Amino acid sequence: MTLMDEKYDPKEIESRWQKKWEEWDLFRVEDDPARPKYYLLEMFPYPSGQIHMGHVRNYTIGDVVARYKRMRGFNVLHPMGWDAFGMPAENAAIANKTHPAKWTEANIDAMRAQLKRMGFSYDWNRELATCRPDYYRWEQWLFLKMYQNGMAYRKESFVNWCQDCQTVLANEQVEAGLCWRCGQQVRQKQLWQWFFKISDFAQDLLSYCDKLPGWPEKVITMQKNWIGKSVGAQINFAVEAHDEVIPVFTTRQDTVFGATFMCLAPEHPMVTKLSKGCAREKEVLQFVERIALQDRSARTVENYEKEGVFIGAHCLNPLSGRRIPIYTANFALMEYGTGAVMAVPAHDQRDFDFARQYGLDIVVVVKPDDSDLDGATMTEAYVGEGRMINSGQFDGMGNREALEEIASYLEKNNHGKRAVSFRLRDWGISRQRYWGAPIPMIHCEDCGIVPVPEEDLPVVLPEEVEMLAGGKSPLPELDDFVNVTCPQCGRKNARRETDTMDTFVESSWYFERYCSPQCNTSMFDREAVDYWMPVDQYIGGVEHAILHLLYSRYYTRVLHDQGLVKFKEPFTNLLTQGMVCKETVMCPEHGYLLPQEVDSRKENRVCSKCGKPVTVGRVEKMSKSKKNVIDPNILIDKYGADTTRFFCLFAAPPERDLEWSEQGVEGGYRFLNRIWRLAAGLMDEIKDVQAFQGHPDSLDDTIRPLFQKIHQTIYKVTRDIENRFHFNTAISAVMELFNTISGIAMQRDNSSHLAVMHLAIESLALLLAPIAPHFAEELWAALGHKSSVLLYPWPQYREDALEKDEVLIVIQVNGKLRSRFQVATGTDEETIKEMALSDERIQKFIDGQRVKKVIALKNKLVNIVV
RNA sequence: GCCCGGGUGGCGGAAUAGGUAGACGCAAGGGACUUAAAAUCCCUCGGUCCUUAGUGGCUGUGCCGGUUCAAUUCCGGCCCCGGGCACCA
Repeated sequence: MTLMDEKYDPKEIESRWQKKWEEWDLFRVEDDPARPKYYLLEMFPYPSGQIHMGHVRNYTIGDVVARYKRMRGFNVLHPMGWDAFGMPAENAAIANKTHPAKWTEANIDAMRAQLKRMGFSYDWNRELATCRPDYYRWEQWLFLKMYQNGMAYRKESFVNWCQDCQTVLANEQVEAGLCWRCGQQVRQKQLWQWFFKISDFAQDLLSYCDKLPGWPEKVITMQKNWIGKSVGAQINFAVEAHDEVIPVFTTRQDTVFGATFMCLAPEHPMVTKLSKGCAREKEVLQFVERIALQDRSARTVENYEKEGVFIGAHCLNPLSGRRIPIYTANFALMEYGTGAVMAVPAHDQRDFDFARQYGLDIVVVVKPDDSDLDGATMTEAYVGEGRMINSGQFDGMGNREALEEIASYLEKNNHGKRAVSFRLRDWGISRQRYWGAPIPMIHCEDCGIVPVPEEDLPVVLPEEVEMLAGGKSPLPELDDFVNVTCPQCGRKNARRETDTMDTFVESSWYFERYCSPQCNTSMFDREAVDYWMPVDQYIGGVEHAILHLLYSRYYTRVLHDQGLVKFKEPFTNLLTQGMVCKETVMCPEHGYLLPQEVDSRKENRVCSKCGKPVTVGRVEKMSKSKKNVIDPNILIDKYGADTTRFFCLFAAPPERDLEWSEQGVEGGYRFLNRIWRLAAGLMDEIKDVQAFQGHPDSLDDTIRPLFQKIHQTIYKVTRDIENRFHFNTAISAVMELFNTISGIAMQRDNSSHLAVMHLAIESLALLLAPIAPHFAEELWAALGHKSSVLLYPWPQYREDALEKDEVLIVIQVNGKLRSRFQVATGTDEETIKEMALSDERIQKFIDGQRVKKVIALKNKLVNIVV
């Protein structure tokens, strides 16, 4: 092997090793039931054309774990692919007059090259792209299965419509009334749509939240909130003079005696039915129309004014017997509960506001212990606990108790039943877009909806299309695509479904597909999935805490119910990494500036275009629009992939946000250089010496501390990576080891010194192998090894080297540090107690005072209480 | 409003079965090398006080209390920052 160059040249080293890895096919993985598997997965990217620092961080973290686990002897599956359907491809295609497929494939090529430059250890043989028919045909296949058992269904409903994206959005994809992708206001539109019945699994998804100990608490909480289980009762209200019963859902059946009116969602079928012929029918219908078409966002903003219209009918409170008016109100939602609310103004703020506005009765039925309430004078609803009043036989009971008692009473007397309600709605998966997986359905005038026969799959997305300006899907206009013969009755003019699937469907099973990506007889090879799944460690951004992660959990249950997989939860452990942030810089004339557009040579930073002083804004998530982005390419050119990786790992623990610092990157680069120079300077002498393998006792006092430090470092780095992925502290441990190495007064003619030094450099190479892999390979090769460092087992620490010969004992007086001394490790408490009490520096603190108590801890401290 | 996180030097961050607060790095200051600069190497670096500059005193982990021989760590109350949910009956 060649000796090391004087100079650390990352560019040369990195491309050389990347070529070698490829030649060796080092990252290829095979199923091997004889070996323990480890499935490490990072969230696959959308092929936008460029990887950004968020990807770099995410994939660096994953790569460290993959390489580490591999050195620990696991058979590691570490795949990469492309979440390749979606709107940006269509927009780009329209803007650049290309085709989404071409644009996407070109981006994939560019990004694959970038990822390779980072030195990530992916098994590229398993690469997949969700936009290819060999992938989505299986999604269509499962769709047919889901249709068969009612898991996929079509219904007409009001849906979230984004005008800019020209498509509908699932509830999960609407954030504060805005489109999750483009930020445009979402409107309500009535459409026929395909849905997945995720609500069937609401309880199961919720229950299993507590069976995911490897997930961050935060994500679990968010999912629980999203599923939103409420326990209460359904109560039936008979309508006066009609043969109708309106059921309501409530969590506060204890307040049923206080229900003085009822509110129906505007979309509730009873609204038009009961108002028919009444004096205010016209007013009711106008109201319904106005509210139904209103933005959902407008309906959910704070302080939104409550309004409603009396629909001209009454119903009977089954418990109080009271005759109560029925309103339709804007705050009642058709999709929740039964779409009907029993309004108890005394104990619900919303109902209270409504009652005050329309002059409705407020009857107090729960009395707080320390005061009296009067419906006529109260200023806000009382939602706390108390004693039941005005509630017939339940008077005097605690309201918590009444909750149970009234529920039982309802069931016994046939007025209702205990019930639960979930906030989670079914997943609307129809998208009126071109660049997605076609939904394999056919509309026939005679037969209705007819599934595409299995043998006709895949329904290939036609590529010979003209993209339409404005983002409208060209599919409905494509006669070749749309016009089909009905597979059921043979009728000629059936029409193919032109909606495509939400891209979150593709990302709900790609991790199974990676197990056997070339499988062309089913979604995946059963044996391969049984071997690899579930994913042992999943890593990605917290922004998918609900969307992707909930959909994937659901889809896995669907696969489970189809008997396709043995497990219900796809991801055993989840790490949500923090964002990559940087300060924003703004020029008064040119707005936000890219980092390279800022001239920082002078005292005050100025705009490089106009020379005006810039304003430095707050540290925010890197984003193109704010221009506070660092281009990974520039970074790799300047410092190399290893330094880039190094900084991403060192600057912060993975779950926390990372603040970008150019100087921090420099620091990492300097550190690698320091190791390089030290190793290069020693290589001649240590190369042909065996790494020290003897007992530490045989070492002299000069070199033994280094030997111990090596093992302490192995111990610390192993623990930090294994237990909590805290690479920042693992790296500081390696830095400490380096500092020790460079501080040792080694004798170059002492063979045991050289042997320990060989061990030290070897350890640096091994410990850095997951973190700075090219650098480590180079060191490793210089030490005389012929194969990859990745094939060498992770170093083991010696227990007997962890203990130091001497430990520092701290002496406190009344808990304050007063002195310290060295003592042989393991010296018993009595001895150190005596040593502490006789310590001369301690004398002045205890002199003349009574020693009340002395606490001594072996190898730690003595605390003297006076 | 409700539910999660999180507040530690000039900065990023260490240290939790309670036991030396500030590891490691960055920045800053001083010095060495150099004709000079860069690079590199060495030293100092929470605040404060000292007629004893010390293995010195006091103080210090958002604020106020408590438990304890001992609290960044545990308990109670409050303040601030970040995130999620929010007319869900």
